[in-house]
Amino acid sequence: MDEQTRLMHSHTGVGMAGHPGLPPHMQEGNGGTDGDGRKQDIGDILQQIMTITDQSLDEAQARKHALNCHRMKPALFNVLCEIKEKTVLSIRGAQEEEPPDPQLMRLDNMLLAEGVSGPEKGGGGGSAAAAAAAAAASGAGAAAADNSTEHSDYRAKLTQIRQIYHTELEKYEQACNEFTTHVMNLLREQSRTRPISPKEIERMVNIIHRKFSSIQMQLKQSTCEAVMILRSRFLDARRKRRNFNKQATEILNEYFYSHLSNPYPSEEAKEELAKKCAITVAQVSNWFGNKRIRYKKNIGKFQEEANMYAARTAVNAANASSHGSQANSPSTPNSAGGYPSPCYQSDRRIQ
DNA sequence: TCACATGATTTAGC
DNA sequence: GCTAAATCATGTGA
Repeated sequence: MDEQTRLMHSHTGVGMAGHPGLPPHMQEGNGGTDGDGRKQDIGDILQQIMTITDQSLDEAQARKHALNCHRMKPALFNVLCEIKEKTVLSIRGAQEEEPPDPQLMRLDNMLLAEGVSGPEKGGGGGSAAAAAAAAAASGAGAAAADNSTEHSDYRAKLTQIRQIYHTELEKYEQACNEFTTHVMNLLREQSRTRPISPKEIERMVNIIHRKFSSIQMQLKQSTCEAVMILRSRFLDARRKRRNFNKQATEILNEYFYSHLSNPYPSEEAKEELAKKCAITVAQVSNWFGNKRIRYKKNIGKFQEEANMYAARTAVNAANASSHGSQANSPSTPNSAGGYPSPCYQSDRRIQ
């Protein structure tokens, strides 16, 4: 039996001899043989380890030093190594790399897209998505000023969210690093009295990081929710719908009813109408799209409106001819007197 | 509060 | 890319 095995047996034999709960005769060496002496030594060391945390810091430091210098320390260390070897075998394989969490990836992507995480973008922290939404929502001339005010509000709130997110993230990272360093120091300290491999320290660090990343995920989730609420509050174009002013509606209707045979304004006409109505070309297109479909669905309902605009167009035309000019209008009346027309004569007409 | 009006969005076809 | 058609969501007036 070699020294290590003997020690192992000694350890198992008196394994709990150093336990405070054991009878005194097991803890006191009864002298005589060399083996009994060693039993007592190991029992002493174990006893000291078991009670070390009950002592004051100075006392504990002194004890620790005494333990480290104890003549039996290398032998005990070997025994612990052997036990450790067996234990490690049973837990090996439980530390494979985990694939990245898909939910975390989604949250990261969203925060990046919204400009909350990642490098701060120009224009006060606004995101590409926000810019697109802002561009889509802008345009209604009368509401343009409101839009710019509200978008700056949006950017300010997004910046606020971004700042809170980064502050919290920094706090978590700092706490994580502090805790990791603390645990690593403890483990390194303990590695003087019990066998701890660098791999085990690394594993422990990974466990700590996983715990902290689950906390971080909650932070990311909350941030995403806040951004979604902000977006729907400020940038959902439908929420921003404002009826066009009366003048704009009249200009559009005038064009529509005077082009009833072909109510499809060209790009130039759309631009001119947009300019006149102080709205965007896209809004002009929307308006004509809606108007065509609604007119077609219910011609009867629009009859009166059509007559009114026909009369107005006729008056305008008469005035224009009396002044020898018909310019200054995107409209080219083609239905004077022939109102209302439920069908169109062009190739593209409402059936 | 409700029904209707209306501007915007989505989807599908060409 | 433009349009029709359907749909959504908000504005408005009784």
